[in-house]
Amino acid sequence: MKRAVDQPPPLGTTVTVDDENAVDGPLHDQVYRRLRHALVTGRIVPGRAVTLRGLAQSLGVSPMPVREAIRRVSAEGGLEVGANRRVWVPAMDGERFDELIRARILLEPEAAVRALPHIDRERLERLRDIDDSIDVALERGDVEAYMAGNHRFHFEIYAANPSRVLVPLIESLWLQFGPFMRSVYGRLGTVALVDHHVDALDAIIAHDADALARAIRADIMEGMELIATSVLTVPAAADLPEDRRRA
Amino acid sequence: MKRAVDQPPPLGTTVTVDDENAVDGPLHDQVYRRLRHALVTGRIVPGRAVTLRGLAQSLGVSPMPVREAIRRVSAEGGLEVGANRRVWVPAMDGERFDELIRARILLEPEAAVRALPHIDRERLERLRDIDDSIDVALERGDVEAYMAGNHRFHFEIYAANPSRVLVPLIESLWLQFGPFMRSVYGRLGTVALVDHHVDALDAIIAHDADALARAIRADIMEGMELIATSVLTVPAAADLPEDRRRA
DNA sequence: TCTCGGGAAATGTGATCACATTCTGCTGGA
DNA sequence: TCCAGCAGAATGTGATCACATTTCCCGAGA
Repeated sequence: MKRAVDQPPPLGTTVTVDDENAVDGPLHDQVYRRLRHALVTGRIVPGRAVTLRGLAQSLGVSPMPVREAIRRVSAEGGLEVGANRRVWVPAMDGERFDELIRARILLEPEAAVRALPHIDRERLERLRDIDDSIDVALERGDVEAYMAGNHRFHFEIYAANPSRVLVPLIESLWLQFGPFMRSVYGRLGTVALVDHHVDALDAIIAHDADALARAIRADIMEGMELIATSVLTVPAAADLPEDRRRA
Repeated sequence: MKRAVDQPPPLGTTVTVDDENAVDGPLHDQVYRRLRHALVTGRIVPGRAVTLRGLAQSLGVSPMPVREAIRRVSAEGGLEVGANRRVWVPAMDGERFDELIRARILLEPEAAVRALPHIDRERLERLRDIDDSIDVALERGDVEAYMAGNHRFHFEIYAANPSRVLVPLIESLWLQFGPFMRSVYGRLGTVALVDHHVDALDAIIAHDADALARAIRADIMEGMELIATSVLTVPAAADLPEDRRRA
């Protein structure tokens, strides 16, 4: 096995995206949610090919709803369709990572500040519960549970704002980050991860918009530095095979 | 006819989204591009319902590729699917407008600055041509041509950066703005529109990143003030019928 | 050991059909 | 004049099939 790291496995390999929740609504919606959750928690590695029939069989549904779910996720940047119309999880490179981080820093503090007045007591309680579950995940070294909790924490804040403008944009960014972050955590383990959400919680309780923006920003910067100090060599995007170009 | 402004017409009314270019690639891709162009140039009014079979018939294709195109556009925020799974062009309200403008101001100057080093002589020439066509459109009072040119101008800049992170985010914002701006221009005419792209062109020629960011920002702010000073009363989102809630 | 074909398998695309749900418009009654 | 109710039309969803293209796999040849 001489395959390089993060090189895609042979096509047609089954991809498991099982997810307990999300069992109502149209089938394509359920497939969409399960696929998205699998990406956000990094259950699918970058470069992995996703096929219609393969994913359909792995989920026990017909190819039809999978088609719509894949189209939807790829429109959000979570999957990439090639010139040969084949779909895979996009690979990460330095430039893309930098822009993703920049977009997160621009959008997420803004979204948090705009959501702040909408955060009521119950939501704050849920945020505390999520934060606790993150601590548990970190103690147990459960990377996947940590990533799921981290995602839920951030969007439990942003989604307090009923407007659906900033949230979908930020969701798109997380969708693109998930698989890569997982591969990073996989090399580092959870020991390097720290829970920085207490500052955000304090700012919410104090109704301090500036402090909340700073806490969110610090949380993002921290994750970025974790990458910078650990994975100095990011795979170059130049040496992709011809058929892996974007459509 | 007692229907209020921007109220959706009866379902099933055909929507024309003809577009000259874009005739290669998969059918669902062509439908996607034509649908998107129709939205960006404001050819479809907010509140207008979009049906599978209706759009398919109006484009002369089967409902299948339309289904994927609609799913893709709605994932980008250009269409909204209701709890009854029906699709329409989202209506605008004050909060949404504010967040869209804010996101544009955060993302577009950044995208322009990152694209600046990639703008070569040929692209600059294309930008000049586009700017000329905008002037022609303004003189002729052709709103649709103005909107198409304005879109092409901005993305001819942003897309110089080969990375596909910021551009899709900004595309999503324009997709949501298009129908609303058209209805605004429809009331004002093109006399209120000014071409502010010369500052951007000068900044590009001078390789001045700060000046470019300022020019883009000013262009966005200008459009916003045009709305603020003209359409003070934006339709309230509260009085939407039950079935028009987001899914 | 490596390279080049060639047949088989797998892929995405599009069309068509069936079905449950929802909307529309008319009719009846008060 | 208004409103409830019903029948018919229209809608989105999902399944299945056919087809062109691409990819994979294995063996022949150097």
